Amino acid sequence: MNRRQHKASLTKKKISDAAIKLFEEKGFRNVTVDEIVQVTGTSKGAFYTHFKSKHEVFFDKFKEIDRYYEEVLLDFVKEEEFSIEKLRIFLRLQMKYIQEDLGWDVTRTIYENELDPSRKSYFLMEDRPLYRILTNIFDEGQKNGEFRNDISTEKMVMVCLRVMRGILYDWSINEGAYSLEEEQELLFSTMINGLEA
Amino acid sequence: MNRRQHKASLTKKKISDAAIKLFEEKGFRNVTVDEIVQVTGTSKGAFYTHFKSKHEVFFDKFKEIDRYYEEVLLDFVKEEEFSIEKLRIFLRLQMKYIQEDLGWDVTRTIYENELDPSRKSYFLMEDRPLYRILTNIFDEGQKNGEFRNDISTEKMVMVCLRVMRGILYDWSINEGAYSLEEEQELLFSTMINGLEA
DNA sequence: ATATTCTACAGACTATAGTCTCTTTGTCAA
DNA sequence: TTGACAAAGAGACTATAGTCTGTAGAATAT
Repeated sequence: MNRRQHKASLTKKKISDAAIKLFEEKGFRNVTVDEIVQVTGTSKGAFYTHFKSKHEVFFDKFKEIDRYYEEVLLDFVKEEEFSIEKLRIFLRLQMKYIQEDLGWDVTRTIYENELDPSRKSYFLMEDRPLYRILTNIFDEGQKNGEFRNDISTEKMVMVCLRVMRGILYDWSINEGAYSLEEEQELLFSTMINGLEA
Repeated sequence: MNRRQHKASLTKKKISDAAIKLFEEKGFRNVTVDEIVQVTGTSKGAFYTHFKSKHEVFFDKFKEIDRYYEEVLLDFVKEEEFSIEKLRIFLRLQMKYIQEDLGWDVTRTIYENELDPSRKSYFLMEDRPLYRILTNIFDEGQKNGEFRNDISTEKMVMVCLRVMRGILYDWSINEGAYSLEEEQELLFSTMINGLEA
């Protein structure tokens, strides 16, 4: 990385840090790009060379989510004997993390971004770690007879993803008004119930 | 209704009709309010006296959805002996209707609107016919022992709504790329499985 | 060392949803 | 009938995300 690239990456980080801080303080919608640009002493040009949109500032946050799933949550899950328990715990911790560390405004913003066809989708990237994690769990659980055998792993992953999206979307439109950690239990246990062998 | 109100309602209808037609032709995001105003020969002032936002033009469409659920779908369901079958058929027909009559762009637009905290939410209106319909089905099914008795009807309705939102959100971000009518089957049957007594 | 090219950035500009103010005209009370 | 009021509408204006164009100076080639 030469001097120029280095300086550029500093600018990107400066913008990103300031933006995320402002979003946390005032909420995503109440922060303007002009404001971000102003407090960082940069410019529209700088902002949009580093980010495709105001939403995209979250992209790093998003990669962070997946890293957290892989590095932290998988550890908690590893020791469990049964795949069903792995799944249950993974989902609970995931919801807890989203509630406590991301918060509903970030979640809402990410969910909103996905609905805009002109913007890059993170949910539809096929190689998301989340998908691998779920695939592994279902695969293993199906092999040792815990999950139904009449449905492919892919389909079970799809079911699981849609249920997750359902509760996270619902939580977002409710502006985080209920405890995700508590409410997830019934929903996911119903789903797991329906997927058990 | 006096002459003035009559004329006003004509204007509203003119705007609404033209807008929906344009949305169908070009997609919601590719139609501007200026364009709607121009083709109807009205003005911004007229538009915004009748609609709180561009999204709100769908409000009527939304009421139409619920009317359809109540008037058409309930008829198909009435004859069924088992509540579980009623639920299954209702959900299938609902998805079929959304796929064929509304389309993913309208669905996406409605789902997007809900994510904006500054706008009126339709999903959170407690007296939506949809909620009554689901409550009735679960209530009846619980009484005759088809559904689990350890969960309240309200909670089962919540589970069902979240699953519905999950698949519709997912279908929206996929830009309607798969058949809702086909894909709903596995998801809802899994859920019903988990709710059966 | 000099010329050339490229890239990060500045900031003016555009597109568009939504607001504000002013005007017109129907309604209603006296 | 007339005067006050209100509501529907016209259209200028604002706020803000995103685009476009030009430039300085760093990298690179000769």
